[in-house]
Amino acid sequence: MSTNRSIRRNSQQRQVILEELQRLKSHPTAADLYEIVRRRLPRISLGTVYRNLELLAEQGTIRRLDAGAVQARFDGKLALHHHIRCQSCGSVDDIELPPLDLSGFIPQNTGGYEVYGHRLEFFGICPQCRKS
Amino acid sequence: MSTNRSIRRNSQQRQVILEELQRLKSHPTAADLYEIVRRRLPRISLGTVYRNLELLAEQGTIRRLDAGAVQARFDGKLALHHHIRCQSCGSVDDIELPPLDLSGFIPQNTGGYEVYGHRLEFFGICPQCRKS
DNA sequence: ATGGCTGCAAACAGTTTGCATGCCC
DNA sequence: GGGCATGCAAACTGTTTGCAGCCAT
Repeated sequence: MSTNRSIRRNSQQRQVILEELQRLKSHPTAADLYEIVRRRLPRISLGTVYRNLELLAEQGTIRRLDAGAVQARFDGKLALHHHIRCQSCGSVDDIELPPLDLSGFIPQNTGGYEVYGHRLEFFGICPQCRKS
Repeated sequence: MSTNRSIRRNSQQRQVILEELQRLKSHPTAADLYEIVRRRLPRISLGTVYRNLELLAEQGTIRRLDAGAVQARFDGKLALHHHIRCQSCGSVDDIELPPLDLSGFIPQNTGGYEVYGHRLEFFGICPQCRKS
């Protein structure tokens, strides 16, 4: 969430990490990517992969999925409702939506998946964090 | 993901955890709930909270948010698209959707949040896991 | 030459698990 | 009384970070 204002250098490592991620059609974890990048840069460290993924996501060059889901959260309310997550502090609240029927949007090509359901989640900045 | 087939007992701890979670309108982490439950059961352990939340979610009594998001995953493709996650192995793939305009579904009551966007994610079982 | 970046390893945070004991059925 | 569940602590997994040296600018 912190913005790095320093001037960026174009390191070998960062370039290769980005190249390999963009080449893939999958959505690798940092460890996956580490193994792949290691074939080209055998001395790279996992820490460097993490640092660069963080940096690239921050500047918008790549996307991090599951953003902000550092800890598991639990909901005692089973009735259908949606959530909004604060990108700054990670808190989660219920959100009111107009009646929303996504059943017409069942995916056409599931890539062989058996689809059980979906989750629609919003993200933004919560009242507390907006103040600062 | 494993299914526990043994007969369930109705422990004090499990009851209190469920009661407190259902009473809350928020979406606490395991640690949050541990602190709350501890006020009624001072000798409860964090491990017990985790075990029971897992168990309650498995039997469908509560919901776990961010299910299966154990590791961060990264995407080199910035163009708008949606994902499907395998509930069994955690893998993530792109999914094809018909044109989907959610702009009409901007939340009415955001609870003071400044809304930046949303994420629509599907979940199911991937081809590999379906075989087993 | 400067200072951002790296490799390495230790530290951290969240979660899981092994074990002896406790307690619900 | 039997065996699921607990408390405790250690182990694990994923991620972050401090540091000394390296390398792009």
